[in-house]
Amino acid sequence: MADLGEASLAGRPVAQAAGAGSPVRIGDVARAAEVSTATVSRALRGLPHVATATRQRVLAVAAELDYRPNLPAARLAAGTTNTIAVAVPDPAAWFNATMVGALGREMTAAGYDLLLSGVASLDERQRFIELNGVRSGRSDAVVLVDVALDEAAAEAFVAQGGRAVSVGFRTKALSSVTIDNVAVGSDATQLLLRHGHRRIGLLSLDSGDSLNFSIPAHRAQGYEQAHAEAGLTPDPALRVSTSNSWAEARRAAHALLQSAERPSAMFAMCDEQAFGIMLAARDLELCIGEDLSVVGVDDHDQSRLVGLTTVRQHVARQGTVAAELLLRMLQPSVEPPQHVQLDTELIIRDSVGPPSVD
Amino acid sequence: MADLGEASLAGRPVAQAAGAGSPVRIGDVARAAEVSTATVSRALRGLPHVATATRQRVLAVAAELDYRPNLPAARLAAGTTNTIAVAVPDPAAWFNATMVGALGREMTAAGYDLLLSGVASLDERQRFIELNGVRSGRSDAVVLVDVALDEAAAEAFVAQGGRAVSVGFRTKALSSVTIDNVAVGSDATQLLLRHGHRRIGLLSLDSGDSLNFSIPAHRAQGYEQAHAEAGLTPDPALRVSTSNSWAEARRAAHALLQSAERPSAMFAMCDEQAFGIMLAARDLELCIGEDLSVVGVDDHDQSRLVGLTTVRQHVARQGTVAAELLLRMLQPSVEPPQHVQLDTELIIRDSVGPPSVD
DNA sequence: GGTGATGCCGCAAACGGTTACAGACACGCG
DNA sequence: CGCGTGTCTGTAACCGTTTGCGGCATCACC
Repeated sequence: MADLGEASLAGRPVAQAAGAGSPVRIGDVARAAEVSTATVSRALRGLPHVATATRQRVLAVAAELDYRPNLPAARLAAGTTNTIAVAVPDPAAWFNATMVGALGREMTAAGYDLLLSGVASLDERQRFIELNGVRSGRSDAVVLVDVALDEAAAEAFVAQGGRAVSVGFRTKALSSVTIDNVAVGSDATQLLLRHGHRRIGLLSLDSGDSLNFSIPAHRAQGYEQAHAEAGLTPDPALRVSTSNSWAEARRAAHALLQSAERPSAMFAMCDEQAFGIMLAARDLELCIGEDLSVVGVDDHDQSRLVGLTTVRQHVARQGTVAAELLLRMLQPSVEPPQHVQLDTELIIRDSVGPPSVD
Repeated sequence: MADLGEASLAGRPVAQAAGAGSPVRIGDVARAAEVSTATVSRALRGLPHVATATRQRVLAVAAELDYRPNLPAARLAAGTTNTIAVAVPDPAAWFNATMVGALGREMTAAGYDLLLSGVASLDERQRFIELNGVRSGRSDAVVLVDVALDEAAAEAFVAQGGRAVSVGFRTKALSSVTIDNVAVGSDATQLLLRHGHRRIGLLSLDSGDSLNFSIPAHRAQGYEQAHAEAGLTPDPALRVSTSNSWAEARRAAHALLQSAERPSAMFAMCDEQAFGIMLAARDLELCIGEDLSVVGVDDHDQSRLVGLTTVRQHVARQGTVAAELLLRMLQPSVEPPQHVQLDTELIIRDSVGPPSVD
């Protein structure tokens, strides 16, 4: 065999650092190392049942030939993907971006790829689920951030062998990481009530095609609850809702703040909305913390800069926790779904003060 | 054959809407529709050479059986991936998040998946390139945002048949979308000089393991150049650099602003850094726009809120342009690399004024 | 020096699709 | 009526790995 080498050099191209068309396959490595493809496969992946000398040789040859296994093929054969699919309504929104960032860091470290999908409507959600169910062999698991599934859909998904963790909403069948959104709403509202506010506006979130209606609903519930505990009922006229862009929030707040009996304080579903309110207040020359108090949710990177009082949730933490849940879930042993609820924290800054006397 | 059905019913599970273990394969559809797998494949993908009646039947059966093709298998066979891999230093940074968001929207619409990798160090960059070269069959193309390659590496990459577009830096061999960073630095600095500032601090960016050193370097060059045109030489003591987190920028600015001859104005590499400077100024009870002028780069969502003067670059636009370049590049016809340079725009807000007299 | 255990290794069959190629059939035309 | 033409469909060979199973040395041990 070996001495045929020189003779055949003339005939074959012998690959070796060729240009564009040199797909080195496992067979080439096997031939060059004078072993079978099975052995190459085992050697390269560090599996047992390979003599150390052989392994060394294979490794050397593979490096020499600059061999890269073809992933789709490996995945097909092994029936695994080492990929997790992430669905998120708007990848550019602050919460989502930092959440996915943290998740990605963990999962990459664990050897997984992240397949990112923007999922802004129910149709897209449906397509995402279909595309990324286990059945497609496209991903090992799915993480849904703020893309809710109803109980039935979730159960159907896991019944087919799907693995998923949800962030932001909770379903029996899926592992989840959430916060207590009723408490969030109630904490924020109580703070404002304590300061003496009686007309508190609520800037709610209409999450596109209501992908996850529960978050704003729960926070609104906290808002109602805090009022109830104080023996008050909020004026429904003080309630509006927009997307989470500051531009829309600004428009909505602008309108609300010009109304006859304008609120003396506002509670927004997220800091980005709160920023919009602050802009609207500036337009109307209302001084934040005096003429108008504002509290948001998230503790966005920029909230500190603008002195926004907010209910902090640990966003990156939610990403790492989601990653932990995923990794646990990807192990062969089946465990019941885990539900983690992280706590939140009221961060007091300058945007809240007593109502100004008119 | 068919009449064996009843006899074998007892023995086999017969699948059909079973629970977890029902991977419907193309063969099942073929059998049920009484055609070959080849026809099913053609029918499902809308290829020609299928009679309309047959196609209808196949479609119906596939829907009935809830068939989902196995992607890795299809990809292996077809030799394509319909996936593009994105490398980005920090997926959570504002620029990157909105850029990737826009890119993702376009590519998803065109039927591609986005594989996202955080690539923070040179090692990781190397690994990313190796993993996502064409040779791995993992992605059809790669987009590098702020992850620079030198000419040699880029050429090697395309020589192997790799396709890539780069965002933020320009290399001969790769299609790119960039802005004129020298102009950015010069515009910002000129504005400050026009206002009469003579001690202008430069908050530069040390991009981790210098994944893309050229951006801060070019902006600094613009800064120097503007000084030179005004017959001035900037004091090297006024130059510091940090990562793009506002927290670090704040610390650095804090130190600089307490120094003996503090700058009367500062130019930061990005708005996030500028926010940090504004926080530091607030700590020291310096009034922005009076005691200290600040200009950033990006026009971050929150810049308007805090009145930050900045050099706007159209971030989402860069994403869509990158997508266009990608799609063009993915067509069979080979074209030379395209280089798109988008323009920037000075946005004047309140954070810049004349230097205060001490 | 047999014998059983042990450790390496290769053969070949998957994995689940795609697609070149060729066969079958219907149709139109001379 | 025969033959070419065109349309539809099936057969079977791939795509590049992984992996169950069996063979074959080698070694320890009696």
